Amino acid sequence: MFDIVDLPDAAALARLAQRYPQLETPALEAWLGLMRVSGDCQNDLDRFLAAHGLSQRKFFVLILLFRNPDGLVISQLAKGTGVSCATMTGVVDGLLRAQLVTREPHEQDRRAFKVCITPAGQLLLDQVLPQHYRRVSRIMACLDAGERQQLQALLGKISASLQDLPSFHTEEGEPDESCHL
Amino acid sequence: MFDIVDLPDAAALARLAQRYPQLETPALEAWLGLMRVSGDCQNDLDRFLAAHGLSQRKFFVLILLFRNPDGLVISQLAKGTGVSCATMTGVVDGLLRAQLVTREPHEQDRRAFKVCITPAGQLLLDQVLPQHYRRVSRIMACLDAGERQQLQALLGKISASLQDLPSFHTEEGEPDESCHL
DNA sequence: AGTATTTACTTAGCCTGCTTAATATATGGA
DNA sequence: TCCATATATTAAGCAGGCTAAGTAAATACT
Repeated sequence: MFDIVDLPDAAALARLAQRYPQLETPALEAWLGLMRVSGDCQNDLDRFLAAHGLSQRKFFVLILLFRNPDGLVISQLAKGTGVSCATMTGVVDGLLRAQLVTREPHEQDRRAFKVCITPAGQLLLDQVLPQHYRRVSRIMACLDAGERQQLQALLGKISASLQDLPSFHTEEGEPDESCHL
Repeated sequence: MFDIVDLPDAAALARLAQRYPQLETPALEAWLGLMRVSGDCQNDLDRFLAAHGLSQRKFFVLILLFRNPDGLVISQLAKGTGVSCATMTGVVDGLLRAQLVTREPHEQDRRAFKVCITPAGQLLLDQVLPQHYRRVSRIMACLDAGERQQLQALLGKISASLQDLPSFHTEEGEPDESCHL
């Protein structure tokens, strides 16, 4: 979570820029703004989901299962939410305990398990999603249609820019062995 | 971290909107776009910092200490990065182990400890921040000055909108005892 | 058919990072 | 002086992530 509360003011930025000439103030300000706002959105979402006993991960899994009523195997859920299979096993365990999903042997592939949402899970979504969507609508109500399109266009550019950057592990060598904290 | 990889396509959105009439497609798309891009930025940052043995939290603490060369007490660091004192004690412990900060009794207030950045910590910042700022600049290079201003304006509106919303715990009652996962 | 490789998943052990509650100590005001 | 408040630490516990190793099944290759 990006929740640095105490963002640098103009004076602090100037001091940093003096020591670090690589700092381009407008670029950093835009980046900080993006991180700050999205961090606030995340915190809002986390609090909301926690009130229903859900984490973001569990929530996303339920939605993926809603979108795929025939069920998904663990590896698909792992890929779909960006974690390892080992982690997804744990997430599914939690959802099983809460009886929000079922896990059954796969008919074709006996290595795999098919995970499906239960009626109880569906009921929870029916409770959570309307509130969630209302909340999202309220948050975004501050922008008119044109501004939303603007935002989407800007975000699209940033997203493309991110993908063009060398992903970090592909970049230069050792992660500084001397500093092994 | 918001890293749902498998965002709904138009068809899936339509299906969701049919079941949940509260879903306003453009609002949700804007929200998803924001979360997606910021999540990617966060992942990028995390990978970068991990290569230097830092977490976001530790990184922010070091920056706060850089901005306050006279040192800060634990509670100030906790407030500045949005965690409890107990958590900050742990974070500072980690930084102490890596010899990036010092912790000394406060002269005036003998309950408190003053945390300062060490030369080694400063050295690490001198190594990390230029790369970080270069990276931020590269990410944001896709936007010209006008677009950055646009983005700032849009983010500002969203931020204000978020603060106007009832914060979640102040909203209605029990967190659904029946579902205690 | 028989063997090797890949894939799917689970398990175990570990770590970070957070929370709450209890405690020790210090401060500042009545 | 006495009490309420503030600061920080500690302990216990939990969520959730990882890797590495192991099992089992499917697939590919002799």
